[in-house]
Amino acid sequence: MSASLLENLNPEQRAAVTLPHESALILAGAGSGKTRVLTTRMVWLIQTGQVSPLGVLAVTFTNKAAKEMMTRVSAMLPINTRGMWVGTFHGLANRLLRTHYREAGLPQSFQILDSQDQLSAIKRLMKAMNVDTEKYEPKKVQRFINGNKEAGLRARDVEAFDDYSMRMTELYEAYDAQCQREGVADFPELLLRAYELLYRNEPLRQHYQDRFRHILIDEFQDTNTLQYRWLKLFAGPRTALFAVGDDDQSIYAFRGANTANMAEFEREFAHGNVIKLEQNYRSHGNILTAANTLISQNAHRLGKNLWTAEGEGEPIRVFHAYSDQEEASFVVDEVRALNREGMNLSDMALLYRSNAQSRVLEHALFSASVPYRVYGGLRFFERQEVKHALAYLRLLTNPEDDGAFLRVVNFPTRGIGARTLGQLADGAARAGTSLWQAACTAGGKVAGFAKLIEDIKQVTADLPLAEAIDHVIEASGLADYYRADKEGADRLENLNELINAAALFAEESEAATYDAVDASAPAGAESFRALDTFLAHAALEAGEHQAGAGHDALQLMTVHAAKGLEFHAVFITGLEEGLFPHEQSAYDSTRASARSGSESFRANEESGLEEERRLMYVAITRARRRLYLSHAQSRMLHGQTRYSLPSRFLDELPEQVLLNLNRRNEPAYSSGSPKPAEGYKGASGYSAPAAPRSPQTGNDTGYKVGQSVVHAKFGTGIIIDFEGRGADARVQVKFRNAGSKWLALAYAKLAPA
DNA sequence: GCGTGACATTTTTTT
DNA sequence: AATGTCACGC
Repeated sequence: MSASLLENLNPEQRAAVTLPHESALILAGAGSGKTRVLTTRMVWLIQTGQVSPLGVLAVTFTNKAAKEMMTRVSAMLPINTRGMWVGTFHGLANRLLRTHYREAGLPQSFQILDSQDQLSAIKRLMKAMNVDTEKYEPKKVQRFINGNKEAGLRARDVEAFDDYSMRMTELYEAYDAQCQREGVADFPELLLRAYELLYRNEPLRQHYQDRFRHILIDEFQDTNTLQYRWLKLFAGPRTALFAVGDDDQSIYAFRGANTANMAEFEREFAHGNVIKLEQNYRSHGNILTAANTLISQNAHRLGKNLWTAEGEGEPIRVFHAYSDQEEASFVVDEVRALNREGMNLSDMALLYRSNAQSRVLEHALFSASVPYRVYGGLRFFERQEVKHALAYLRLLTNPEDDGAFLRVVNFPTRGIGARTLGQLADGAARAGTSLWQAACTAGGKVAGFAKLIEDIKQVTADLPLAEAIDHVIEASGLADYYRADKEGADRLENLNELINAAALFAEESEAATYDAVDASAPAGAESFRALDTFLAHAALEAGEHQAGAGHDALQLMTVHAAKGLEFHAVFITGLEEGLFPHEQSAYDSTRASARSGSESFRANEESGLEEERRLMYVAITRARRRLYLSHAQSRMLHGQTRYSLPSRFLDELPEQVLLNLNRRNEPAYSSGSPKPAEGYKGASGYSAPAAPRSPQTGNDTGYKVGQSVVHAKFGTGIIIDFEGRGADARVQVKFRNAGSKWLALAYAKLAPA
């Protein structure tokens, strides 16, 4: 049995899969079969009888990855995999907290706040506390709270050293108290609570530590401090941790991922038990060479070099555009050409650094009638109409939830305005009760609302989930509201979709109910209630972007969203200084512990740039056969034209693998000649317009906006503004390494680049 | 209580 | 360009 399981693995993969019962770190490069190794090891462990399915804990970051893992394992293992603990950190934490809600100090039907909910809860709190939101921005408060929770720190553990951080800490404390009162938990709270639960409760900890003999972690480089501690707590003396990750693909430091965890893990657990998976099965040679060369310029790496048995393949095509529009039309031409030659649109991806860049591309694609699909953006369960419906449901199951109350008390409008609510809030605060309780004793329109909710509660008590939700949507007036709105058709449809989702969910969990009541859990576990489970599901799995799947369409997404995916052809667009690497990435990367010493500032800047470089590395390694890199000299951003220099990352690639599409008649290679491209040819006839179109008009100096220049002292830069004439003429130049400067042409030593 | 217009704001994102 | 927030007036 297990022989065939291991048959198609290379020696390193096989070694990783069949490691003995010890902790190990698997450094798995892009396209090296990471998920395969992880799932095969799970199957191998179970199949060889080393562990029962219940003794395995497998953790991922996304629901998608968790599902993928389950699918693969089920395909290889004929047994029931239901009782296995495979899921996201948050999903598993939620499962733990629902099972042991009493020990965790939570109400049975505690609700989960998503980031939006959390932010409004913070705003509400700050309003009640009369905090100046100019000085303490709610978003920063949110980052402060989450940053600390992710570092495992409660408010009392935070070291506040000045007025500002002391105030922030007070807010943190008050916010947690508010959440506790209302029976809600934000995302990091799930992790921290679960952590504290096991930390403080020894019998429980013993139970889980005994149970989980093998813990497998995917994308280990993305773990934050709390998640790492969480894993350490779950791992008993007899538990083996199997961590798979790639430090070069760590692109989430900006939201708390701690890159040092990998090195730490190696020291604490793996003890030199490290296996590197360096053979790449995805990309052709030139693409890998580019990726390797680029990433080698990062200073702090664990070290790893990908190689492939495939040939070099095609050169990497570089296109220089004068404007974002020209870049877009270049992409459209190439995409259509490849498509004509037989490549599916869904095998091609358009990548960009930030979502705002998709606009121009979408416009060009739309005009050319190229079907496309944009990933990212608003998720299903985050749409306002869906959130309204969910808030009604939350209020039904957990009346203490003031956030839910406020969301729906006057939506659709019932004539309950700010004034009334202010009085209600005062009353509630005085009596020390929730808004709902205060509403129950109120008169007037508020009483009407209370009656409405009570009625809904009565009717839905014995209804199946989907019917209950249907009733809520009708009785609350949401349906009528959107029916009356001439632009409400989509929203109505989404509400219908919510009912469908609930029906589907009920169906699926019916099958799983038997397993959900965890037979091996210690006493105290209770079966979950359908509505609560559905609401948790809605919060934890915000839902894949609806519709559009199934058709052959070009894939548009940010580089972040592309992680873990692969395509035949990849276009990386907007390779400009300031955009990619993003200008804001160098600063502000540490939030909770912001110090101002110049040394750590420098370090931040450096690590910011390194993360951008890793991002570029991820982008490049998405491509199997063909890779396009493009940049535009001018770009509309936030309604203004910006001029930028080509990204430094372009300079960091080895010239011999690049093919410059703008100068196709000149030798594109400094040495050697490219192998003739195999397979797809693309829009080989493409050539750039003859002359740059500059929006700026005549001056007598020979310089114009958008032009690249070289300064004796400041280096290369691009002219972004111009004023004066003749001897008074001055230009503003944005230098790559020296910021922006106004220079008088009469004096400055400028030369065209 | 509710609609309107001025005003700012704008990386990346999962849970 | 587009979207959300907020103060203001009806």
